[in-house]
This record gives sequence, C-alpha cells and structure tokens, in this order.
Amino acid sequence: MSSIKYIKPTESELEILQVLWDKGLASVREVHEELSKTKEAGYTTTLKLMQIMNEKGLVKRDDSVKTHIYQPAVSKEKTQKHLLGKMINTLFGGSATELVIQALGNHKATADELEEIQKLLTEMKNQ
Amino acid sequence: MSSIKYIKPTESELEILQVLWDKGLASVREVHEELSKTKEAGYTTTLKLMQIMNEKGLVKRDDSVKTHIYQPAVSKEKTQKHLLGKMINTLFGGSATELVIQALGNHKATADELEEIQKLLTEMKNQ
DNA sequence: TCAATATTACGATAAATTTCGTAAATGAAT
DNA sequence: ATTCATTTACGAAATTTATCGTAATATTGA
Repeated sequence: MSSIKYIKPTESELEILQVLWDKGLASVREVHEELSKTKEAGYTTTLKLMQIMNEKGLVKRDDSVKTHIYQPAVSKEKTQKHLLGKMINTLFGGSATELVIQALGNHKATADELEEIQKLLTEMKNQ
Repeated sequence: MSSIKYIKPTESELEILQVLWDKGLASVREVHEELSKTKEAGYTTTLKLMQIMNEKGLVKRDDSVKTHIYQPAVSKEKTQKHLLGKMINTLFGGSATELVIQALGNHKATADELEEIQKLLTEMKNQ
C-alpha cells in the first residue's frame, strides 16, 4: 500500500502545471512568459510558486544548471482524474452522468467530438 | 448589464450548499448532522461558515424564528455550470470533450445512463 | 576584470479560509 | 423563577495561498 498523500494543487499551481504538461520542460522564465499572456503577476511570484511546488513534490527541477529547469512530477491524467472525481462528489452528488450532461449541454462540441463520444459510449455498452 | 459578481464558494461552502440543495430548508443543526456523517468539525465551525455564507449572499436565512432556517441563495445548476467551466479551462485545456471522455472512462455509469447520454448526443447532432 | 543583467533565495505581508472557545440570548422543563 | 439545554454572536487564532521586495548568486559581454 502506498502512504503517499495526494496533494491537491491550488488554482495557481494548476496554471503552472498546465504549462509544464504542455512543454515538458521549462524554466521559470518560460513558464512566466506563458502565464503572462493571460494573467498579471510578477516574475518572483511565479518563481516562488514553483519553488513551493518543488517542495510539495508537484514538480521536479534540475538545479545542476544555472537556470533551473522544471518538469511536472504529477501526471496530467491522474490529476484530472482526481479533481474530476472530487467535483463529481462535491457538486454532482456522485453522478458522473449528471456532470457529463451538464458539460455537453453548456459547452459546445464539434460534430467530430460528438462522434468520438458516441463511439466511446457504444464500446462501453458492449462490454 | 448586471454588476453582480459571481462568488465562488469555497470547498467547505460547497459541502454546505450540497446539503441545502438537497433539503431545501435546514437549520444549522441539520446541516451539521449531515456533514458529520462524512466530516469531522465542530458545530460552531459549521455555524460560522453558514453565517459567512449569509453575508456573502450564498444562502438566505429566516431569523424571525429562534432556530434560524437557511436556504440556498444560488442555484445548483448555475454553480455547477460555473465551476465546471472553470475546470474545463484550467484542467482540460478548454475542451469539454476531453473532460467528458475522462469522466465516462473513470466513473462507471449504468446502461440507462449511457442511453440517456446517447440520446442527448443524437439530439445535439441533429440541430 | 568589472559592470550590467538575469536568476534564485529568502522573508515578510496580505488576504482568504477554516477552526473553535466563550459569551450572550432564547426557550423549555421542573 | 431558576436551571438546563440549545442556539447564535463574536472574536481570535491557525492555516493556506498569493504576492512582492530585496539580497545574494551567477552569467555574460565589453
């Protein structure tokens, strides 16, 4: 059994993780530039957050080089799964279906995407 | 235009809202009893939270009677919609479809529920 | 080498959230 | 009416999150 406690990223930490999941590896500068496109915050704020995330184990870093290079230490899929599960419980009374219906109803999907989901559903029914 | 700022409930506040959405009306005691089934916290903690929620406008209360009666002041659907949208953005790169696939993949749904979702999808395609 | 630049480290602060102790108010029972 | 139990009010503390100023460190280029 694993005694590793799941660490829930904060909202700001999730934004940083998103960038890292996308880039794989990145310096603080790179992450900060990316965040700056949609958000206002100082460089040292991003730096500090990433240092804290390193302490928490949410990211790893290579500090053998002058400009430290960070990478995610938690997987995108597991994090999605965890937070989605939490939301299903605390907001949709435990029903994933209710969430799916809400999501489909309120957020436009393309025809292709609808196809994809239908295919998945058919597979699920045939098991 | 409406100048009402959306207030994001905290995690604890969401737990309380869930109870109120379910019961419609409830005293602090009732909410607290319900929460106690899954959570450890003192009665005054729940009370204080509900008082703060009242100040924020997340709940309303009738204090004309000795034991104040609370009810939700924000709708379950709107709250779901808001937080779901936020999660799609910060965790699924803006793709509702990705979220739906994750949700269906990880959380079992009954055959009936799958039917229901398929029906919804068909309707969406035919529009 | 030395000045300019960039990066990291560190500490401090502010704001938001959660928690609870204690007192005050109310209602009920004897 | 006095006691007892319940509830609300209030304040304070502890925690977490977000932010930034400043100092220290390292790099580069003139």
